[in-house]
Parts: sequence; C-alpha cells; structure tokens
Amino acid sequence: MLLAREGAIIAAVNQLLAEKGYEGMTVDAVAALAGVAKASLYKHYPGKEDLAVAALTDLLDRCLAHVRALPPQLPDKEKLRAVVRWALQLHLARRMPTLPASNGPLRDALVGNKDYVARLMELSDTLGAWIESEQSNGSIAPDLPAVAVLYTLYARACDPVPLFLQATGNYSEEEIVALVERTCFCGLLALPGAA
Amino acid sequence: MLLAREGAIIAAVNQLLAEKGYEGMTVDAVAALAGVAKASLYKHYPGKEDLAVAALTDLLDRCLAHVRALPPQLPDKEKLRAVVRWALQLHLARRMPTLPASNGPLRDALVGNKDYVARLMELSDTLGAWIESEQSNGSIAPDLPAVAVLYTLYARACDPVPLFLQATGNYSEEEIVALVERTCFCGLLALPGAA
DNA sequence: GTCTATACTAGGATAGAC
DNA sequence: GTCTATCCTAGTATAGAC
Repeated sequence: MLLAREGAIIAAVNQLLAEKGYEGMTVDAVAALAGVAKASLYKHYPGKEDLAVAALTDLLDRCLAHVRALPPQLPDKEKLRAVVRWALQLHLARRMPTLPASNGPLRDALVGNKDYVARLMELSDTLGAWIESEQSNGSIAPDLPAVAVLYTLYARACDPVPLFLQATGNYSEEEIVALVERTCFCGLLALPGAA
Repeated sequence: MLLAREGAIIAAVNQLLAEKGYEGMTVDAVAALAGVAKASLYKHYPGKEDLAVAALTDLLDRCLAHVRALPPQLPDKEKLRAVVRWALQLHLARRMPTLPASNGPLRDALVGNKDYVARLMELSDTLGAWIESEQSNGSIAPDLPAVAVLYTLYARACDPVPLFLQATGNYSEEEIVALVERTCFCGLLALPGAA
C-alpha cells in the first residue's frame, strides 16, 4: 500500500519530467497527478531534488532490466545498438525523463545518492565492457577513448533530434529510430558500409 | 550610448544563459551583470523571454558572420565541419547560450520573432544548400534526409558530450573538438576512411 | 531612460489536526 | 502517514520620482 503509493509518485515524476523538464515540473503537479496530498509527498521524499533522483534511479533500473534481458549470444555491438534504440523509443514516446545538466544542487543530489550512483556505475561498467571488447576486435573505432564512446551513447538518449524529426510529421517512429541510430554509429558521411 | 547599453545587456544574457541556462538565469542577475537597473532593462526588453530571443538572435548573427567569412573555395563538406567546430569551441568556452526545448512560452516567443526567424532561415538555407550539394556528389550520405543532417548539426552545438569530456580533465579543448567532430561526421564504428 | 522602492505571484516547504 | 491550510522566499514585473 505504501510502496504502491511511492510507485504512483515516481510514475508521476517520470511523466512530468519527460513532458515539462525539471524546472517545469512543480511539486503541486506531482502531487495532483499521483493523487496524493503535497504534504504526504514530502514525507516520502524530503525535497524536489529527491523526487528527480528517485525517478532517474527508476529509469536506470528499467534500463538495466532491458540490458540484462538482451540475448547473451548477440554481438556486443548489437547490444549497444539495442540499448540506444530502447532509449530512442522511450524518448519518442515522451517517457524519457530528462534533467538540466547545468543545475548544480540537482547534480549534487544525484552524485550524493548511493542508489543512483550504484546503478549508473553498473550500467557504465556493462556498456564499457562491451565497448572495449568491440574496440579490441576492431568493430568500434579503437582510437576513440572508450569513455567518449560511452558518453556519446548516453547523450543520444537525450538528443533533441528525434523530437525535431517527429515534429516534421514526415517520418514514422521506426524511421526516426533507424535514422538516429545510424547517424550515431555511422555518422553523416557516406563511408563504405555505413548504410 | 543607448546601443552600447543594449550590447552590455545582451552580453550579460549570453553569459548567464551559457552558465546557468534559461530557468537559472534571473532578471536581477542580468541587470546586475550589465550594470543597469532592472526597471531600465524592462524598458528595452518587455520580458525575460525577449531577453533570451535577443541573445539567440545575436548568437545567430555571430554564426552567420563566421559562415560568411569561410573561404568560398573550401569544399562545402569542410565548411560544415568548420561550423560545427566553431560551435563546439563556443560551447567548451562556456559561451554557448542554450534554451530548454520544452519551455512552451519561450518557443512561442522565438518563432514569433521576425528577426530571429529570418536569421535562422538564412542559416538553415545556407547549411542546407551545402548539405544537398555534398549529397549530390556522394560525400554526405545521400540516403539521409537533408533535414535530418541539418538537425543533427544543430544538435551537436548543444551536445553535452564535450563538457563531460572536459570534466574528466584528460583532454585538451582541441582534442575534444576533434573527437566530437569526428564522431558526428564519421560515427563510432570503425569504418574505412573514418579516422 | 534611469533610478529606488514596491507590488504580485508561483511554487517549494511546513504546521498541526486527525 | 494523510490531510487542509498556511508560510515564505525568489523572482517577474511596475509605479512613480527625477
């Protein structure tokens, strides 16, 4: 009963974070959408930052679940592409909660939260291992720092390009996912093997 | 004298927009940094949105100036890469004003402003012509929609990857610019001719 | 057009009863 | 732990004198 309530709160935060962003999300709106009085909400989470941290932790949990469910026999390169597609689909469905990179207190709350950091490290370790394995066999460019590859993948999850393309009304979600996945891994130039 | 004051105001807005983002920028801070009383500021620009629009228009002016100053004999592909580098350098120097894509009223103010829209269209026309010319000669992938290429280039100007890489402290600005430019045009995979 | 001083409101956070 | 009602700061915007 109590856990169900926290689930409703986090679901509301996720939705509002995806629709309006962190600054556009008001605690009143979270309470209303979750069907909880604002004061009760503050008993569960001591502040707005904590709401965001909990939502992001939940996002990482869902991402890790997707990562663990990938077929082990799949080449690591394809696993990485699958994770990018998962994020792009979430983004296009307006279910990707995003935070401003600039907000200092929020950043502090994130890095100061053990649960969040633990999940982020687990995800980064898993993806990092895939990246380095594909760099050893020459599938991912070995002269790129692995951390640059990792950050690039993370950044694609928040990239505005999918939403811009969606706003034109000229492309289906599948086309947009394929397009952005391709430009991420193959770039814009017409290189052999890029298509 | 009056124009000098507006210049100081826009410079302040640009700096604060780059440092704190739109929501983190307060009108008080703009007034203080520009050395102007808040009430005077409101005589020049009727609201916070108008400050942001003016700053973005100024940014587009500077970008167009850079675009026009590019050597005409340079291949269009290299001109595009030069514009991306210009944006990345600005970003790394924390001089790139950025706005939240989610904020509705702000979006309305932007698209409702003739000056801003005119400059954005001029820039898009110029870059779009370069893109299509390079697609005809097979230098940029011809099967990508030109608008997808254009949006991708715009998005790279706000990409958080450069700042993340800078935060590691392991790479110089030149290395970061080269790295991100390369992943943008050549992707992450080890394709022939990518390095 | 510039200033000082102030009005107004949104929104994060709490008090205190049940 | 949940609620209603309230506090209070921060921040946009304006009044009115010079």
